This record gives sequence, C-alpha cells and structure tokens, in this order.
Amino acid sequence: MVETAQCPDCKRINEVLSRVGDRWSVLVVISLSQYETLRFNELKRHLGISQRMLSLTLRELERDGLVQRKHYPTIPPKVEYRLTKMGQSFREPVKALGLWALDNLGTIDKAREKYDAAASDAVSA
Amino acid sequence: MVETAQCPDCKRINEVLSRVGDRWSVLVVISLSQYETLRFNELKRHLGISQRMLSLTLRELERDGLVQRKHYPTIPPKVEYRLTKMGQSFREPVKALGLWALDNLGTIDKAREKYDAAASDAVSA
DNA sequence: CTGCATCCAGGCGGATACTG
DNA sequence: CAGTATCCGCCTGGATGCAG
Repeated sequence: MVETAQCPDCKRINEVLSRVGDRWSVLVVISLSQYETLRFNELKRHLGISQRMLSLTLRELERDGLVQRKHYPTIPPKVEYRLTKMGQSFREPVKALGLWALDNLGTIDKAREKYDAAASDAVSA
Repeated sequence: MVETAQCPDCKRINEVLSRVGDRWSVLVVISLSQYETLRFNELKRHLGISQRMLSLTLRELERDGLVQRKHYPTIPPKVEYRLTKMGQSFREPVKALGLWALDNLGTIDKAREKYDAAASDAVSA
C-alpha cells in the first residue's frame, strides 16, 4: 500500500475504531454502564475475559479518558472502575449499534444461510 | 476461560461486532453509502486496501446481505457493488459512531497526552 | 485481590504471482 | 479488470507463573 488517496473520513473512522473499536473495550464500557462501578475480578467474571486482555483494555480505556480507575491501597488491594463523562457519552452510539444488531442479526443469519446454500448448490452443480 | 456467566447482551454485541465490526467492513459500507455504486478497483483505490482484504470483506458483506454484487460478464469483466436495504440501514448507527468520534477524538488525544505525561513523570520520579 | 511478564498458538492482513 | 492462491510477518489474545 503506497496509495493514500482515501477520503479523510476513512482516516477518522479508522482512528476511532482502532481506539475504542475492539470488542473488549466496547463490552467493558457496556458492563460499566450497567453496573456503575465494578472491580477487576467482577469485570473479569462478568465478561469472561482473560486477565491479560482485561488489564490491557482497562489501561487503554483509562488512557483514553473513558474509564476512571480508583485504587484503594488496602490489603488485599481493591480497585474500582467507573465510566467518565466521556465514557458515558460513548454509550449512545454503542446503544445505537446494539439496537441495530438486535434488529438485524436474524436477517443476517438468514442471508448467510441462503448464501451458503447457494454456494453449496454451485459446488454440487 | 471455562467461565461463561456473562450477560446475554455481551454475546449479542460480540456477535454483531465479529460480523460487521472490523474496520474494513465499516469503511466499505461508508464508501458505498457515499458513492451509491462502486467497482472493485474503485473501492480498492478509495480505501487503500489490499486486494485480498477487499475481496474477503466484500464476500463477507455479500454473505451477510449488506452488499449486493452485480457482475457483468463482459471482457474485461466488470463488477459493481452497492448497498442493500439492510446495508443502508447500517449507516445510521455507523453515522452515530462517526459523529461521536468527531466530537471526542480531540478529547481522547488530550487525555492520552496527559496520561502519558503522568506516566513519564512517574518514571523520572 | 490486582496486576505484570512470559510464552505460544491462531488469525489478520499485506505482498506477490497467477488465472479468466 | 476482477479476482484466487500462497507465503509470511505481526498482532491479538489465552494460559501460566510470579509479585505487591
């Protein structure tokens, strides 16, 4: 790829997707939007995510200013995560996406079945 | 991961993200929404995507029923891609995401700078 | 409990060469 | 022009082990 004659919008979208577009980030934001405040292992259990990915994801989200980390230097240690203002505003577009998903997942599944059936027909033809 | 006690929503979101959540799919949809109809190499140049990924992405989008492929068996061959009804409806949540991105990318950049500065302070301290 | 470091497999994605 | 096939590097992401 030497070419870079794309629309500027694509760059923007690419940027935002590479920031908060990965599935774990989205899921963490959703979880926090439901529970207000969650601890590390609560999130881990809730999402079924590995420690590593949760750790990485939370660090990035904190770095991006979407999530606030509150650390209690007790023993054993306790860390709470919650959404920042911006994090909460992110729920809106995510919710839009979620609703679209709910509306269209069935249709997509149908389309896939149809497509796959046609493909296997082509093979047997 | 043996655990699977997550919220059902997470599964849904995960599904939709793994379907149309990758950056190339989103960018293809956006391009098609702007240009109505595009040929293979037009998309390729427009997005700065490799043939391989464009080919895979278009096939998936067609399979999911978001993109319609029109093939003219001429020489040289000509193939046009356009959004289906569902593909067009997908623009809505994507647009919401794009607007949020425009509004918040600057803030995110600021947050990152601040975070990184604090991190390097911690190192030098 | 909350993390970080390491290792390792699998998939994403680009470059290249080839077909129709 | 519109793809397919192959090779291969890179990054994601899980498993494990260790530290505070």
